[in-house]
Amino acid sequence: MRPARPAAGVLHDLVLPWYAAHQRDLPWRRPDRSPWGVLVSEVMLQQTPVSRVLPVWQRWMSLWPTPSALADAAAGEAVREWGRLGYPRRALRLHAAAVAVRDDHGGVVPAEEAVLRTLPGVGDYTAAAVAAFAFGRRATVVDTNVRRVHARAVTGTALPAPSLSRAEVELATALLPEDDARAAVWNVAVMELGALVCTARAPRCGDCPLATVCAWRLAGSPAHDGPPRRGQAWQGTDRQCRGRMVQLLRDSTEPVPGDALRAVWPEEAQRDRCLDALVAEGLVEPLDGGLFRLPGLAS
DNA sequence: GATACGTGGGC
DNA sequence: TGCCCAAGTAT
Repeated sequence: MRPARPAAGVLHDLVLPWYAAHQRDLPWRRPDRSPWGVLVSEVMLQQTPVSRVLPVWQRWMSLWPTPSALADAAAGEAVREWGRLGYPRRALRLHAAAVAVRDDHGGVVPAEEAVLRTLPGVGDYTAAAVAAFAFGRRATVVDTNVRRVHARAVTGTALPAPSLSRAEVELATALLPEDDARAAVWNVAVMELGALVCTARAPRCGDCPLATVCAWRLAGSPAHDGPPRRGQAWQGTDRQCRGRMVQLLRDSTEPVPGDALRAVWPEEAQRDRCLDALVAEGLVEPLDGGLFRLPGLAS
């Protein structure tokens, strides 16, 4: 027979003390961090490991300690300082979000989830995370870590489905402590558990505070049965081509001739299509004389 | 809802 | 050695 799902209170009493003892000391969690710092961290952490975010976040905070400071800089500076974090459009959107905060919200990062959600690059997850972590609000934060912990501990499956379901959001909401401050800690605690212990590849169940109540463990840790997860192709893709072009511009102080930009990719049609797309998206700015640069930089 | 979107490290 | 994965968003 199937093991009973652990009650919310039981999960709270196991996970919250674990988090108090094992949480990482991350700069965007310190008492002196600002809501802006939290927002920047959340966008940087989208699909990106903590270890790679740390130095870039520190640099951004020193350059642009407030939304207005970033808004007053060129978008291309944001892309340049993004470095090799990946998905550089996030830098562009963070810059656009800073402009929106400066122009529409008095330079103050909004605390309401619904308002945060209107900022460029801020989706359901990031809006909830900023409301919870920067402002202590009782928000339902569902990221890939939370989904995996819930899938195992509560639902009893090895991995969550490819896409977020309504049932998962309802489960996460049902598990949220009533108290605002406690709810905010619960959110980050479950994420931390997923990041450090209940990992995707090789979960460290021996160190898990939920091992005795985990539905997946109690069912014998059955293997993932759903469709195999599709890896992302890389060699020869537009993404690889775009990555090379943006990297060249990022590493160049001066505007780059179109010939030099096109030289990073052998196939004409694909290369031209990628460059056009980068320009259309605002990641690359065309200048007179067949030159290109990151957007908005003085030259 | 499926797909595009970067990058590098770990197993 | 590759394959898988990392605090998602926008279209």
